[in-house]
Amino acid sequence: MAPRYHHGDLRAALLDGALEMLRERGVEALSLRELAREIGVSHAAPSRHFKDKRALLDALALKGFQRLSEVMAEAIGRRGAFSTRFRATAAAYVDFAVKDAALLDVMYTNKHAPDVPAELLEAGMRLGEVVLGMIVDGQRAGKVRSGDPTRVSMLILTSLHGFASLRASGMLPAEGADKALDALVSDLARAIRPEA
Amino acid sequence: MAPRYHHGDLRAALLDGALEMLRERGVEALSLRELAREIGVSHAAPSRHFKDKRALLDALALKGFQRLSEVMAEAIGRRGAFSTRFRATAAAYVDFAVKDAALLDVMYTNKHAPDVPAELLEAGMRLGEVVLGMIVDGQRAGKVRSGDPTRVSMLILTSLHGFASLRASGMLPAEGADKALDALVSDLARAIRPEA
DNA sequence: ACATCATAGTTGACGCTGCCTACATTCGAG
DNA sequence: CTCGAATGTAGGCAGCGTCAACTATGATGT
Repeated sequence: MAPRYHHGDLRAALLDGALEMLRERGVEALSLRELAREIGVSHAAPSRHFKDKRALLDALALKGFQRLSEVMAEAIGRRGAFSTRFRATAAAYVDFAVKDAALLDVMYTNKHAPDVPAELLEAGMRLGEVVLGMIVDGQRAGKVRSGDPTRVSMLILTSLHGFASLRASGMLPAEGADKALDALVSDLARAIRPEA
Repeated sequence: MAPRYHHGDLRAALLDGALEMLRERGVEALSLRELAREIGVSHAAPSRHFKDKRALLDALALKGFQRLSEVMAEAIGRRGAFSTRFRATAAAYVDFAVKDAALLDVMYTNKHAPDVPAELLEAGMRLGEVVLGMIVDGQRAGKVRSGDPTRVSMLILTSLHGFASLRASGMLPAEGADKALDALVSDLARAIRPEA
């Protein structure tokens, strides 16, 4: 394919390339210029699509939240026992965190800036809502104790995010991680099940 | 004080200055050259004490883990009811995360590199041991159900870290955060208390 | 079919960064 | 008092993000 003046979809190419660099060498090594070089455009071309490096990272984070929400929603939306779907949802989060550790960082790191784009915050909230939905679902099925579902979901969300985050950071060793997650999930299930 | 050729304790000055910059403008804005400028030393001087920018961040992370471990150990080591000390320990973690959000990031972000210094990993482990100690303590007092304490502490640690991390990232709004933490702590206490 | 014009790309420059090498000063041990 | 190690300085290098000025492309309205 002869190099054309107009790339066609540079924006998408940038996002794809950036994600790959993120995966392979971490956020520190992500350079707009190198990215442009690899795609085969000039070093200033990216600025037409992302005014800033930060803007690119934000877009990446947004896509990350969307993908994570999707896989978790898919897991909880399957058919089967609540406990099975619960476990699958937790595994989906942890999977994401391990495979895209650097992206997870970007998703949660960009936040404490004063100028966080609203869509990013919303995307994060929507992730919370997926977990909340799971709890409401479990309550309807009688598998989760009744009461304020947002409060119950807080317990689940924090623990899930904490496990995923610790796992992503290398704090929790890979070996035995599966068993540890199983144990955690069953402890959580126990913690939120209805009173006998 | 006249500027001397030898600073006296440049290493400590660098760590202090870096922490301040981290607090005020985040890790992205931390520059070795600016740091040196502020301290009043040449731009290459820091390299005598930290071979790398990464080395400086690692040292900062190490100090962070130590301080965090200390404040949490202090909180759980107080006298009083287990539930009170438990709550105080959780609050200590969250407090640290909110006040030093950027540092928390550095502590947990530097980890997925292949060349993480062993001391850093150890420091992280020691933090886990503080929580573990709390659980063992609670078990002895009959406030925590018996069984593998590391498993119980996993539930606490993940949830605490998750809450702190979400709080630091701005994902959990500041308003109502105290009540949310109270609710979480009491849910956790309920989850790990002995069977009736 | 063609002028027009916003869109999407290029080139070149600026200041900043981390890092390296070579050199200078100071301190402390013998 | 001397001499080596520790600590600091000076200068240079390549890479970075960003900006301004310029250029090619392709869609649109007549």
